[in-house]
Amino acid sequence: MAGKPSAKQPTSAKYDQRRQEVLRAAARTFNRLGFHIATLDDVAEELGVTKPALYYYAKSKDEILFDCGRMALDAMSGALDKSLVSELTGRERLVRFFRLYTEVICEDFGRCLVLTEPRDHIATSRRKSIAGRRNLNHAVREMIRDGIKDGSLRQVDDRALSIALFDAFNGIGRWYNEKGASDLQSILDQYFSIFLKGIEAPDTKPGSKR
Amino acid sequence: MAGKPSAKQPTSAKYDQRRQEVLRAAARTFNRLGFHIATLDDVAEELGVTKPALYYYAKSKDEILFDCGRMALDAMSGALDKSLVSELTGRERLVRFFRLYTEVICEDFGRCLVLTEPRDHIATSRRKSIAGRRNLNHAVREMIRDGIKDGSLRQVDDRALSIALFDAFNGIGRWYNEKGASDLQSILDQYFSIFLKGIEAPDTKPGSKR
DNA sequence: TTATTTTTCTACTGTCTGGTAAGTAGAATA
DNA sequence: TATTCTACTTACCAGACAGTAGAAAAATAA
Repeated sequence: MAGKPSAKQPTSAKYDQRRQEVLRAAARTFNRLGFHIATLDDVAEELGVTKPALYYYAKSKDEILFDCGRMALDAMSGALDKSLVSELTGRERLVRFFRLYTEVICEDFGRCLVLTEPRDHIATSRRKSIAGRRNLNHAVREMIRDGIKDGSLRQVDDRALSIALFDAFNGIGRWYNEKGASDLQSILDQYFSIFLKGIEAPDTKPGSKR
Repeated sequence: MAGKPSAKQPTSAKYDQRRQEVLRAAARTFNRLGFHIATLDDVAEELGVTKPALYYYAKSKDEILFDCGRMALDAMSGALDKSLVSELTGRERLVRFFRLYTEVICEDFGRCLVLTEPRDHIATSRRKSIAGRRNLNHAVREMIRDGIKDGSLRQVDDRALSIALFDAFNGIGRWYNEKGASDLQSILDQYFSIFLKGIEAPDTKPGSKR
């Protein structure tokens, strides 16, 4: 009977740690191959064990995906907490958040969340995943409205801006490769330059078609 | 022997038209359920036939996905052609392109391309898909460089900007729903306002923390 | 050392799904 | 009317893969 704990049982620290390794191996495999293409044999191989060993730490492929997503959402929540510093302007909070957020989505679990669609999750997992993302979205929209109020941001639609920001920065998680040429911080600098200052030439007079 | 044409045979106009219907039904089904989750039975049901009927018009699920992607890339190429008007500034060309591009990715085939990762395609299809996207990316980067030269855009990194734009506008294809509240044109206006003018308050003096 | 528990393995099953074989109703053609 | 082609259908197969049963190692405790 004492076969599979999976979030019950004494769950020793050692067991929990091993479970983390399982989840991380799964996230990496899902990210490399895609969730639906990756098999649990692939995941097991990544970890150097055989498939049934995984079932000692999780009770289904869906549960594994769910827990990877939960790890990511937790990290994102952490990023949000670190950004909600009342001394900062809305704009500064926004910038700080997306810096931390992008670091999250460039790691195994964050990338896993970004690379899976809500429809890849089973119903209950999907709801939590969507709820988590919506929380972040609302928090960001509030930062934006605060920024408009405190004068650090110009008048913009907070809904459109929030989505545009998330989509643009999520994109980084899809293509960014740590072994690539450019480092993450300079990419972020360029993105913030684009979003904050815009791309239109500043000396362009309204109506001048040149 | 004369069973399955599939890009050979006399291919009457009637056959071609029916094939388009098959592809469109497939694209809609893939978009609704996700490519890997959607079965060919789902596609057949969407069209009101049985699965083997699909094999009269295509020889594999992968081929169907590939042709959906090809339809999308053709439409995107068309959008590019319509944007390369030499009388316009680089900035105007860029805006025009992404207006047309977004319309493409909000339709069945375009959305299908955006919602599938390169890894979902088989090798040969993947190469063409990647090549097609790279062409667009290079064309957009050239527009950006032209815009900088002609003074309609400020100095920005064309590589970063191109990716940020594609990621942000691709995102629209993921969440935009024709039956939703906001219409596409006003969303586009907000996006261009964000990207062109930026979101930083204009009167902010350098260093002023308020 | 022996007993017990934890962790992983070998061998297997059930189901799902892409794809095929073979046949058929109806339209077109001779 | 007889024949052939078009556009499907029903019935099926083979392979892949999530998940399971139970044995076997490892590790830990007694």
